[in-house]
Amino acid sequence: MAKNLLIVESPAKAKTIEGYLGKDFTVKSSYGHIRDLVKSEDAIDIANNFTQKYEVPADKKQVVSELKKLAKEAEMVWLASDEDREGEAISWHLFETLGLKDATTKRIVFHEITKPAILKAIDTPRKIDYNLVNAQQARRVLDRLVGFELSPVLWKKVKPSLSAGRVQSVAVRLIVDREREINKFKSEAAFKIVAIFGKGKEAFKAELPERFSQQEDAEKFLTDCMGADFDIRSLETKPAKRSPAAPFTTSTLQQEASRKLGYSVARTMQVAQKLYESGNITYMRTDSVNLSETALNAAQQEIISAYGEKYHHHRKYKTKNASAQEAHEAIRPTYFNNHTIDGDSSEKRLYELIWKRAIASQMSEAQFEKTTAKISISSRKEELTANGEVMKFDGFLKVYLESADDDEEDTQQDGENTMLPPLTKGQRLALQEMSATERFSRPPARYTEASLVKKLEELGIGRPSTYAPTISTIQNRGYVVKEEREGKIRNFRVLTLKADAIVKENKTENTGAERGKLFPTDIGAVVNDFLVQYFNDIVDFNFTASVEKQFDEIAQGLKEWTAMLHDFYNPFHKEVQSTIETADKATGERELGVHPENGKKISVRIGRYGPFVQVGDSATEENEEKPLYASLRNGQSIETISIEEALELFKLPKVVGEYEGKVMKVAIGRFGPYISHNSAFVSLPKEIDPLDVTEEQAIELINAKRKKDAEKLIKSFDEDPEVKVLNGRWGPYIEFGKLNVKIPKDKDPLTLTYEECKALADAMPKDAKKGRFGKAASAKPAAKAPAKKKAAVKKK
DNA sequence: CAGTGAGCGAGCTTCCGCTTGACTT
Repeated sequence: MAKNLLIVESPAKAKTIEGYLGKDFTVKSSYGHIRDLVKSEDAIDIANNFTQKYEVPADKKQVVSELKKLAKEAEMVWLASDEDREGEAISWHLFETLGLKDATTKRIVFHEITKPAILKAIDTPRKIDYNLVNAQQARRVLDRLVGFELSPVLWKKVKPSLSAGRVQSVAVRLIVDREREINKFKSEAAFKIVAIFGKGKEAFKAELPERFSQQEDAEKFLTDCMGADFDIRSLETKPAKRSPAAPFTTSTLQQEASRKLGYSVARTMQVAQKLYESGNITYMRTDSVNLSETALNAAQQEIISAYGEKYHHHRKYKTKNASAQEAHEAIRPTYFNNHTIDGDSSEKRLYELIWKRAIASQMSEAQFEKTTAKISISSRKEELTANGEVMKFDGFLKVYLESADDDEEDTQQDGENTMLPPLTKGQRLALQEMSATERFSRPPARYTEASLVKKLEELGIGRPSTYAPTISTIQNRGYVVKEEREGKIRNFRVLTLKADAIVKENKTENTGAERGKLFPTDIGAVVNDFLVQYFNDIVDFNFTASVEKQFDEIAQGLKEWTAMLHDFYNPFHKEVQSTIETADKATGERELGVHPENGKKISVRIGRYGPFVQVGDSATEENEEKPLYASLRNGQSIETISIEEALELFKLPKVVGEYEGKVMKVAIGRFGPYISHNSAFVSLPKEIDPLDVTEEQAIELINAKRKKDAEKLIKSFDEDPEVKVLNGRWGPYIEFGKLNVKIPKDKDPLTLTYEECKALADAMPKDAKKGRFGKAASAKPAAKAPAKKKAAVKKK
């Protein structure tokens, strides 16, 4: 029996540490927090100084009972959870829950998993820091109060099951605000002048720093340049250098993996988790850019042996992030001499990225020589500028170049990383060609998952462990969608001066196409506006920063945590109550105008089934005539839809023809356009416009769907045509009307009888939700509930 | 899923931060 029990948060960490400490230590993991506030209303006793009621969640019971047993047998228990607010609280919860004794418990901390760091920590134990624990409690309680008081307001005033919180609501706000900036943005056109001098390999580009907003001015410029003399008026060469970026934190890893590998933040974290568990990288949820001494030495050795002494440069990075808690190292390879690892291709690619970034961070800077030539024009007072860059020493660029968000590519592309031919001052240049191209100013870029994480981190909102879940939450709630959207064709003008003649052309480009960007939904916008109107303090971008400051004061013992909560809660709760009493239901209603033919009012708003258009006033006692309704389509928004687009929607559903004696209709459902025929449904491929589906096309699609379904079919039964055995993505299953039942591994799908299928279906838990109106829906409970489940999973 | 947009109205939803597996139609 080991004399010492040491508890850390992560099992992978436990394994490593156990190796360092030998027989006297048993090292176990708590798997993060072991207790949480109960889910019920009485979790926090506000009247009694915010006393909390904690419980061990079901999935942690086993961990806790094992730790309890080991703690009893050990002579000394070492609480080694992370050194930050949450880690301190974990230690405290362990102390309380395991029933530990002061005399036989020690609290230790380390920031890196290396043998010397652990041994040093064991030599310098301390007690649990209750100030830090209190700061965590304040954080936890505040988040619960905000989330569990605000969400129900939304259920009443907007829609059931919605949510609001300190972190997610700001994330949604960022996206809604950005979308409105983009909608508001007025693009301005201006002509950009580019000249090409010289021929063949000696050719180079020069630009006019100014742009012309009028075509006449641009044309005049080109005309003036016809036959003019171009001389190099000045030539300046300056050394320049570039330094490597710091090694990865969670947030920068997510950004780079998104830009370079196209991973979603969730994917990045899944792959990183695997790399961590297989011992290839250090911990992946960190806000620190720090590397341990051991790591710095290993990196140095690797760089010198692989690239030579002059490529190494010892660097220490400091976090720029005020809210960083730095309980871990930066993300780095465990062994720098492993340039690659075993694993699937996504693991290999992410590892390579991490390895390069960490190695590069300890390498010399890259050196350049930047040349700027100013070119005078005999007929004009403006000057053209040509930029060239020559790399003198590659340094860290030998292994790694950080990429940038695609914000400002337009202006940067030309002149970057280009070489100029040998030039001398006063040299006369031969103009090849000069063009004036109409360019448009660009609206701010929409957020990607990763750039949203970056922004949240800058605002100090959220933590490395919550970035990915937050992004998922706002999508699961339907506040935000990650989508591909088609761009629009735009015309632009190009004037080209060549061989003393000016050619005018009209060209087209595709603009505004987006892939994998975050768009607010109407419900997201309505919820956001509601929160901004009634709870501006909470969704303020500085709210987290200001409460964080107070948590820090609590952690330093300068402030009493319950006093802080009282100060926050009293006015907040009053606001909640008055909002419940006075606020109207939020529907985002907007009047578009009147119908051009019948003069009826056209308005849009969100309803139970999402955003829709209404034509005509709602029916009342005087007004018997019912209004017409139509749902908005994907990508349309009540904020931006026009009358024309709204009226288009009433052209569907539409009968497109007949097949086998039954009509075929095209309509738009929750998952997009579809054809219905004889109670069967076929989704319409994206490239077909639902408004002009032909009878032939429809028949073809119905037959294609039938063929595909037939391929999936393993067997059917005479007893009930509704029951089928099918081959699904995860193996065979039984379709029982609308209920899907997995076939257990011990049953052969080919020999299943009808009775066996029925028995399997009956064995399905019937706990699923009842219909909305009890009685009416209870006629077919099995059909409704799983159908809903299916939809929820698909959305993921 | 699927042409609705109300309303009888039980009992449910929900937060943020620590951690991994279990599970997926």
